[in-house]
Amino acid sequence: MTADPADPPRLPGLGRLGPRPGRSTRADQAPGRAAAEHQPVARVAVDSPLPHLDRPFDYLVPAELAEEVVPGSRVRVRFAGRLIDAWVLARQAASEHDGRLAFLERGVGAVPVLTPETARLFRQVADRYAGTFADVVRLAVPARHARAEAAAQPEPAASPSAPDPSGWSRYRAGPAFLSAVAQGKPARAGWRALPGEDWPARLAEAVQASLAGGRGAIVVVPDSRDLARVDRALAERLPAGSHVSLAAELGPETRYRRWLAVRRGAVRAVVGTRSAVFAPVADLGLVAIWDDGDDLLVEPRAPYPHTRDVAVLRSTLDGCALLLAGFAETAEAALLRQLKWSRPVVADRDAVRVSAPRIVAAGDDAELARDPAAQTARLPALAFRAARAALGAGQPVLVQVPRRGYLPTLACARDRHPARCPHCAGPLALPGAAQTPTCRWCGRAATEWRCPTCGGQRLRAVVVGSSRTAEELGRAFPGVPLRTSAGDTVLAEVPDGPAVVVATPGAEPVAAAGYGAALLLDGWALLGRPDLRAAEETLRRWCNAAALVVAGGTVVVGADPGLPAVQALIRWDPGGFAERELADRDALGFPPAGRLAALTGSPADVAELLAASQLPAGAAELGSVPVHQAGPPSRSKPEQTRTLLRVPRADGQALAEALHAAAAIRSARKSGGPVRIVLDPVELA
DNA sequence: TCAATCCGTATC
DNA sequence: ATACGGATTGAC
Repeated sequence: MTADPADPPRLPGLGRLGPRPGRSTRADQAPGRAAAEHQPVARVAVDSPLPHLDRPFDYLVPAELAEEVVPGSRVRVRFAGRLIDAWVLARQAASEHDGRLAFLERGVGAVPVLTPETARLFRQVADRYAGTFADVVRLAVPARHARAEAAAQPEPAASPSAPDPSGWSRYRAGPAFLSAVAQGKPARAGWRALPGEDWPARLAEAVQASLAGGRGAIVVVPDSRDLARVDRALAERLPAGSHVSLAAELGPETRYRRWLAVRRGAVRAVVGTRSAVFAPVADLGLVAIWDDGDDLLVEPRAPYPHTRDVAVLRSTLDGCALLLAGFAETAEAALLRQLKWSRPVVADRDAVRVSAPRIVAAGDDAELARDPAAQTARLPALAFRAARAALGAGQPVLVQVPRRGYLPTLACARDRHPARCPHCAGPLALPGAAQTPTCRWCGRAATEWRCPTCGGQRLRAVVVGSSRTAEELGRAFPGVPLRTSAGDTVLAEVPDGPAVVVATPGAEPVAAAGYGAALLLDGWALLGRPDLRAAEETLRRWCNAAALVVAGGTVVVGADPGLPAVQALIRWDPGGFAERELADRDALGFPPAGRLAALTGSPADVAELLAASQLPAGAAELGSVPVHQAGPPSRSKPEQTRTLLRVPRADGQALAEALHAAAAIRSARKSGGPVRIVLDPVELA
């Protein structure tokens, strides 16, 4: 039982193998056990959520597993006395570890689930989000299903022909991007789709280009309705069996079977929801994200990575093309564009003018329609007229209403601008019973608040709730079919013909021939949400709804036409708005211009984590606030606080490293309770 | 001086 | 969790 003498340079772990007096371990109990002749050491990552165990461990590969245990395979190892899962990162001739090595217990399944590319990606995602490798693997690799693994393997599909680039010719740099992808070049683009664009078709063409160039492709969309549309567009263009759709709701067996087909290289094109960005596509040539501002692209499980960030990392690591697409643009996409890291694929003003609906603002209560029916429905006169005209022309009308249940916060009583903290720009709210307005981010009391826009000093509570809207509209337009798409009854499509379609943002059905008009109600409430991204998010929702309206149709937005988001919608200039948004965030040092970390836990635990952290010099602690927990107040729930840390962009990696290291110290000491660490949280309410 | 026991910490 | 090493205790 010795190492191959040809193996350089030494094998310290083997030196002390064999029976030792007075000890009895598993390895000793199998004295006949021999290590693999070549590369007898397997470097593994163990499947443990503990941050201090988030590093490689070395094991000996038993001779009988020499072929089965390869880089990327799942194995079972005895770790601290227990059998746990692990992933093989590498096979090596020797180990750096100067203690005794244990043998791997067994292999799990025949398929190496990690590729060199995805293993590297998972490590980088973990590092960026102060999380562990194991947590990322659990997000990225579906649970193993033995039956799916045993099933017959599909034949690799034929390569498709090159796409017709004419759909992209309306966009400057569009055809150039497509041909770069077809040549396998790592082009990176931000695509702002024109209103009315058949974007699933365009994305399918981009996939087709990558496949025609001999490389694979991934398209990530926010939800299953979008998934179905892209799936259909791909099916129309690609040879049968050359793409799969991946989504969590498929069920474990189907999901794993499709994922395996991708892993084996039998399928090279993937469309899916957020975790599809991790799909092990061989020789990946393109990652495309549709509507990267949608918060469904934020993973809700630790370490909470954003699909866009993962895609950006993948583009860099795998040298593949990247397409960030949407009707609107995020500040993050604008930053990549401003850094010249990505190039804009946009239409010129003439094309926008031709395809955009007419957009008008009706932000004033005084403009409410005189028709009493319209008044109960809170419809401005403009909106009422636009809807009447569309219905009269036999077209459906889309009515977008905010979801119920936004937290009541504070706004200027005069001009309704959200009240923000003079110190950190966080939202002001009344904690509990009416007291002094207090910042929900930094906790400072705003005693001398004054509206920066109009100088007003009085505040009012902003409360939103619009489930009555459909009912009220029904009365405003008697005899017209009324459909609602919200919550758990989301419609994918509505037929042509007059109808009033009430939908919450993100649930707007597509109309076969387009809507004749759209009414975007309660816009001031959307804009008044207590969130850093409220304006950007509002514009995104408006653009997504307005894009469903026919060219020449009318969109009425119920908000103050003086607001920048409203102006951007009227001019259909989401790019300009995103740049402005980015400049604002730059001034505040918030993401994406700076980086934030939110630490949530008991006050003692958060304090302990902070004490153990060697934060970068530029780090600022913005303060701590109590976290309002969902559900009825209960004495059994421990008190929770959230502390925000802010660093300049360049210190982002150092911040994540410091927090991960501090979490490792705490978990090794087994001290205290959990602290949730979220980097660049999207919701900052 | 040695064995039994306790405690902190690493886990290959 | 468990297993190990080092420190501590207590009996000879």
